[in-house]
Amino acid sequence: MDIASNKKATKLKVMEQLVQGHELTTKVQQLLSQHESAGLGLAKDLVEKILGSFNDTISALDSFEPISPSVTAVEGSQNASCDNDGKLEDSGDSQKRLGPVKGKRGCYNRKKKSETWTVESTVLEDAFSWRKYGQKQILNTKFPRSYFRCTHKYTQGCKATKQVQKLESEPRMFSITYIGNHTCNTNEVTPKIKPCIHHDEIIIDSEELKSPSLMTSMKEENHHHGSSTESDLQLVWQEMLVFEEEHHHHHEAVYGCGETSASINGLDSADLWSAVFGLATVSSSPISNDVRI
DNA sequence: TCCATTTGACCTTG
DNA sequence: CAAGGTCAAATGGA
Repeated sequence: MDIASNKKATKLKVMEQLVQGHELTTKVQQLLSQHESAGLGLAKDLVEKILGSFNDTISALDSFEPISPSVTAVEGSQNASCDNDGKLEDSGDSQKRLGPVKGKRGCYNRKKKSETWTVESTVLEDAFSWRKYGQKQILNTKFPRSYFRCTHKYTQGCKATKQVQKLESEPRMFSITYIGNHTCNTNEVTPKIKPCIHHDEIIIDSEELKSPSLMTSMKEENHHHGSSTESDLQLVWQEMLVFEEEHHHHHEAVYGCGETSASINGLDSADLWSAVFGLATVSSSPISNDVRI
C-alpha cells in the first residue's frame, strides 16, 4: 500500500491541478468576456480550446481510475434570477436579523447559477482561500455538508463558493462541489499554498486520528506537496501509463489515506476534523473552531 | 481588537 | 411543506 497509494496520491494531485487549471482558465474566460475588443476574439477562442482540453484530460484521467478525484463536471448554468447581486452589501451592518426582515436576504444563489463542478478527492486544499460560512446536515446522508465561500467575497466581490461533504461510501473521500469561478485577485490573495490553506486541507478521518502512522505518512506526502508540482506532473504522467495497466482490474477504494496537508501546519488533527464537519454526529460538545491553518 | 468558525434562524426552491 | 443554502450573532483564538 505504499507504491500504489503513492501513485494514487500523485495522480490525485494531477487531477487537482487540472481542475484548478480549469477553474483558472474559466476565470480568464470570464475576464475576456468582460472586455469586448476585436483583438480578443482569438484569445477567447484559445481559452475555449484550453478549457476543452482540460475537460478532455480530466475526463480521460478520470476514466482511468474512478477513484481519483473524479470530476463529475457539470458546468451548467441554470437559474439566473437575482443574478447581479453579489450582495456584498448586506454583509456588514444593515439591519441584522431584527425580526423577520422579508425580502432583505432573498436571492440566494441556491441554484448553481454559474459554472459548477464536482470533484471527489481526499484532498480539500486548493489554491484559493476559503471561509466557512455554514454547515448543514443533509437528508439521508451520514455526514454534514460544509459551505465555503471565497474569503474575498466582500472585499473583491468574488462569488466562488464550494461545498464539501464527506462521502458515505468512502469516508476518506470528500465530494467537493465548486460553484462559480473566482473573480478575486488571487495574486495578492493567495501566494499559492500559504494563505489559502485555511480550513480546506482537512482530511482527517476519525480513524486517522487514532492512527499516528497514517498521520505520519500524510506528512511525508506533504513534503513533496506544493514543492515540485511540475516535476510531479511529469512523473505522474509516466507513472500513469504504468498505473493504468496495473490497476485495470484493481479498484480499491481506499485512497491515499488522506494525503492532506492537514498536518502541514502542525494543527491538531482533531480540531481540523471538527472544523470541517463539526463532528456533527452527536457531539453537543463545544467544537473547536480553530480551523485556521 | 480583529478575524474565522459555529450554529440556529431565515429564506428560496421544488 | 420539506430540504437545502445563506446569513449573522455569538463565540473563541491569535
